[in-house]
Amino acid sequence: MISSDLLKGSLKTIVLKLLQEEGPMHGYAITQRVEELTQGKIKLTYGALYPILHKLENENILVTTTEIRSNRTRIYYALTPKGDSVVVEKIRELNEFIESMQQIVTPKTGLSHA
Amino acid sequence: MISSDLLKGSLKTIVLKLLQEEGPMHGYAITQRVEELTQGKIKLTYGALYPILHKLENENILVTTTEIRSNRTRIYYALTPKGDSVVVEKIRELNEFIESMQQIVTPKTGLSHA
DNA sequence: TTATATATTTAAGTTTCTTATATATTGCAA
DNA sequence: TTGCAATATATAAGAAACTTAAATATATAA
Repeated sequence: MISSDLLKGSLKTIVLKLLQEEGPMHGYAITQRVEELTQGKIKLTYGALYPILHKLENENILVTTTEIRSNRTRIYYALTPKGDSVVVEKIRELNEFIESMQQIVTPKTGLSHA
Repeated sequence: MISSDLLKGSLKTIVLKLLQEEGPMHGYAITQRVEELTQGKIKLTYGALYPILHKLENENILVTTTEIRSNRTRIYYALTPKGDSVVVEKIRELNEFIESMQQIVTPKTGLSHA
């Protein structure tokens, strides 16, 4: 399990990318899939996930469709066109961030320390 | 400039790794060096940096030595033995985090979507 | 019938960071 | 010689993001 400190700020990116990759999903399935993809290293808590989903819906980045399957409600979240472009931007930022972190963690010998 | 959201939780790791790589530094120099290493993409604010340094000192992860150079005070921060092992752990966590994020961002075709 | 898994919600609290402000010296340019 | 940029540190107030905890309800396997 990864220290939640590092995860702060990246949950939104995780959720959006997952929806881009796998199409509409409901909240519970998102937590399961993230855990599966990361071999249990990243676990989304419901207290974090659902407020994020609600917020993204309010911002017109996600839309919902409700499915009632044998008396159990599932709320599927899908990217809007606006959401599609937000994902692209978020992924660009994430790659830039990872690159920058690696520049600090694995310093290039080429850079002078002067 | 990277969205500060992604940076949340990683500032401590950045500071500690930098001190490991470059030896004792004072706060102002840390901000300059991080900016330099990341081509301006990561900028530490003083409001974030100094409280982190104070906290790490209280936790016995850093020790300070004060230098007065032509009436200007510089407080150098250096890793303690405890700090050395904290850095190792933080870097391990960071690598795990980056790996996990890449698993989401760049899904392996080998993993079933079932 | 009881525990576990599925499925969502939200309030209260903590941590972490941003923004703003304060202080003080040095050095360069106008 | 005045004023601005750079150097150098400190901290309070507030916002944002997350954790923890508690609530609700159904399905299913033991």
